[in-house]
Amino acid sequence: MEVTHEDFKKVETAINDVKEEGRQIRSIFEGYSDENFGIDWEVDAAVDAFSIFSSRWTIEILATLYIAGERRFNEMRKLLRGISSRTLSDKLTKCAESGLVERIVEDGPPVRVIYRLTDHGRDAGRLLGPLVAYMKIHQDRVVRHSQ
Amino acid sequence: MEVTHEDFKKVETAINDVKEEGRQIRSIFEGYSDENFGIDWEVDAAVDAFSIFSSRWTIEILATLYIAGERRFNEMRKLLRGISSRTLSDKLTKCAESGLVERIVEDGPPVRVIYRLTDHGRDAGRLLGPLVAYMKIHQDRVVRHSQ
DNA sequence: GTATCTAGTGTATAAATTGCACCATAGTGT
DNA sequence: ACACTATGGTGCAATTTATACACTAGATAC
Repeated sequence: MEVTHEDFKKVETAINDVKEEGRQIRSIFEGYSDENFGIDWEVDAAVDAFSIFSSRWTIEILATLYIAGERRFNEMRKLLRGISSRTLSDKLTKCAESGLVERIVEDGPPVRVIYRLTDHGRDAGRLLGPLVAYMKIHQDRVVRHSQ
Repeated sequence: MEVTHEDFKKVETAINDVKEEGRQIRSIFEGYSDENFGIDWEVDAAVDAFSIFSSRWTIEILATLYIAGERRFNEMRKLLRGISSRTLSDKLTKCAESGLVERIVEDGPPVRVIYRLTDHGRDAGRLLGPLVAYMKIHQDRVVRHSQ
């Protein structure tokens, strides 16, 4: 996808700002490193923080709902090409249990079910956004308009 | 882990700034939505961008090297409590292949191997940092110092 | 000779994921 | 009446991925 010089620059700047915030956060936490809360604790906490994202499809489901807004079951299945309905069903249940996603049933028939990010899920999506943008640029999927 | 009011506020502010950058990036990309680069393309691109992270342990390895700095094989195994040496070996190979991690062999004996983030890996780590911090606060693993 | 340190590999087992058929419910078409 | 559509899933066998744990190699120390 080609974007204007101006927009490319805006995105680049935003990504660089986020890198800087990341650096700052790291530097603050480093100051608390002691015998109780050392590297081991930090790594543990990070692994724990990611435990919900670190199995296949969860992070993709989050990104999909963040990008596409609320969607129904079969719409998601279509967007996430390659996921089986079984896995999608299981993962959505997990996402709902962990408070990232809300499941809204609309009476039918046919009964329709809408999945939507909770505030927590939307926050996570926004925090993930800069990384996605960075990877898109890194993989040349987003390029500066030639000329 | 308890942090001072001041540091807690700094981290909170950084996280909120990142959310705002995420919102801005989203809003820029939304402007390019058309028949060629619609929701489908965006979701595809996001799934693709995450493909390296979306199997177990890859994101944890990245976070570990980001937090702990360069480490040797058995040090990482100790930090990532629960990973098998087989899986760690396979995942490190994948991370190296995808350019996130650098494998540096120091002549022995015994031969020592150091794993270190590449610039690309460090960028990804920094971009991931705010999300990790947000999750740590959300899970009350990082709290404001009482009083 | 035996033990120790390093960074892994081999392999059987367990867990996660997929593919595909299938279910219930109600509406529409012929 | 009968088939076909659409909805959101389940059930289950097969495949892929991860784990546990024994084991390797090369060199030094005891």
